[in-house]
Amino acid sequence: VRVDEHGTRSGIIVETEAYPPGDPASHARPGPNARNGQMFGAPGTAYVYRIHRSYCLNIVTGPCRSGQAVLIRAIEPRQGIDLMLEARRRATVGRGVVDANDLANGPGRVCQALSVDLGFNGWNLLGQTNPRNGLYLLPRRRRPSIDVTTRIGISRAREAPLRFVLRNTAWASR
DNA sequence: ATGTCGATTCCCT
DNA sequence: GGGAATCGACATA
Repeated sequence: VRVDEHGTRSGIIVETEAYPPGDPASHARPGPNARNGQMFGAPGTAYVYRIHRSYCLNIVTGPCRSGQAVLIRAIEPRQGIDLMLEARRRATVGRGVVDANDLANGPGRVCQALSVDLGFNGWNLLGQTNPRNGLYLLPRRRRPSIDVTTRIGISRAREAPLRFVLRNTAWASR
């Protein structure tokens, strides 16, 4: 859930990738440093990094100092779809039109749609919700069926089955 | 100070 | 399916 002065945007996480301790593909691989420091924080902390023009949002899964996180690769938009479309258009100005079906199907697009940038690096996603400016998680009601595949866009440990996609969702990345 | 690379996206063929 | 965009972190000098 994302709340700011414009309103509330929310969605259901439908696609993730895990970057567990010891994973050669993980940013935590070299140990704590200025870039990946938040990965070694408490579970529920946001780890946000920049890749080319995009940002990617991860959730630390803890425990503290273990250096592991889950990348949010796609969400199914629920609330504030108009705001997401606006934010996506703002983020891609001068580079074509934003397809309403490509709202948040990709880790960079998730951050565009929810206006997540480096300012949320280290944010406590389990903390008190600030009604003016917030980003937080809510629990699922039921455990869904999930398909497991290999991860996308990495060069190391490509064969590891660590990508998780909600079964039959139409909102995952391609 | 300089060079390289990337957990991506978008446009073009 | 290929290449450019674009910038911060990190490694090297």
